[in-house]
Amino acid sequence: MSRSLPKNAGGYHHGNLQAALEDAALELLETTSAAKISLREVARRAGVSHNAPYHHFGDRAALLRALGVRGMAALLAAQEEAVATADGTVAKVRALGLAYVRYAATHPQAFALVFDPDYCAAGTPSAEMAPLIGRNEELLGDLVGELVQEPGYEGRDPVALSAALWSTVHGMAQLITLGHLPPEAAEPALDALVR
Amino acid sequence: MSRSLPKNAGGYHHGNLQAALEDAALELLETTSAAKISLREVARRAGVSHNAPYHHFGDRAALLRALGVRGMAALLAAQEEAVATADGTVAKVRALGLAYVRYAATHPQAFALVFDPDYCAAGTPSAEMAPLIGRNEELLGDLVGELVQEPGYEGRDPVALSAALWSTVHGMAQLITLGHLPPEAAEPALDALVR
DNA sequence: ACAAGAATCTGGACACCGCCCACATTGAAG
DNA sequence: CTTCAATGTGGGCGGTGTCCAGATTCTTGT
Repeated sequence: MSRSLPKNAGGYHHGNLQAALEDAALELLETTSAAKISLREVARRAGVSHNAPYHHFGDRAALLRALGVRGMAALLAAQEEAVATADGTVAKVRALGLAYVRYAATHPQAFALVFDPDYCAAGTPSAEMAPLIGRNEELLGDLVGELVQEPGYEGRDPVALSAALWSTVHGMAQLITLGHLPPEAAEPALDALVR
Repeated sequence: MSRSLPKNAGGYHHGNLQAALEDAALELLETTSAAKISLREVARRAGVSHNAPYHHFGDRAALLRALGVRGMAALLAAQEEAVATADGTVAKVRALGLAYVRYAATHPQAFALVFDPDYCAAGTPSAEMAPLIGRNEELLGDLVGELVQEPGYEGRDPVALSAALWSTVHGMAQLITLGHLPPEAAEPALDALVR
């Protein structure tokens, strides 16, 4: 058996353990909070010994951080898709916000992980996380840049407005996933501010 | 040695272990996230065996939940004090928001615990937590009720407005404690919406 | 005053965890 | 084909949450 591609399974060498571990962990993350995910359980799911993960991730936090990057990428993609689909600046802002909230509601554990300071600190983002955060701020920033030229929004400080919008949307996502606000509250509450 | 009050220390019986454990844990919570606080370490700090806590808290989560209640009470008190101090409805709303954000910035771990679904789920609040949440919603609800009668806010849906305000303030608190927004962003961003 | 029972605290134990070690197996590079 | 780095294995250590049995103390009924 010889293979040039780093694939597969069955032999002593797994071939693609890194991805397999992330997949297994991501599956656990659908039903379990990041804090309760154990490296050993992930290894078991991937069918390897409890020690194999250490050859791909320095420690438990590194694996969770990798999941955080995946989550952030998905969150960003959801926003970009929503913005691309909508027509008009105001509608785009609305769509971006709803996509953000929808992602959080659909993948609450992943969303929580992305913003969990124990793993994904904003102050010291990982090399893969940083550009995603940058693109997200850029996405919102550009949109708000357009918005402040629309009638009704002229002369508003775009920086303050960006911060306010992000805060509102993020808070809404958080409060809804926590159960403090009903999911139906998202749309009217957003409209109450964006108008 | 006989004592009628449930006080003190030295003997086999601690006298007030429940509170002592909460105090010790709260002290740890100033520098450590809830997820990393161990029951055994808390017991050590309180000077009792690793098993003593189980006579006062059913399990680790119960202790953390008690801390969450303390945190929520403090957060509520901060808001009430701020509202009582401010003059005028709009100013009160502003003060409430800033107090919320300030509390989060000052006690980030406690704030995170209050909104950590692993310990303080909004869906099934503890008997002590529920009334605090109720009072907080009432505080904001009453204020918004006044607000929608002020010139410039007439005819706005108070429910949607409450949800939007809470979301904004909560999101801002979260993003600032995470380091995604600079602390100075709070005031202008809030004003950008409340005006 | 005293005996009985409830409340509280202790040490021991078990399973699980993260992480470190030495060693086995494999694929690729010389 | 040999050598070597990458990847996998099992064993072990200290720490943790939780259950158990037993010791100590407080309280309460008589």
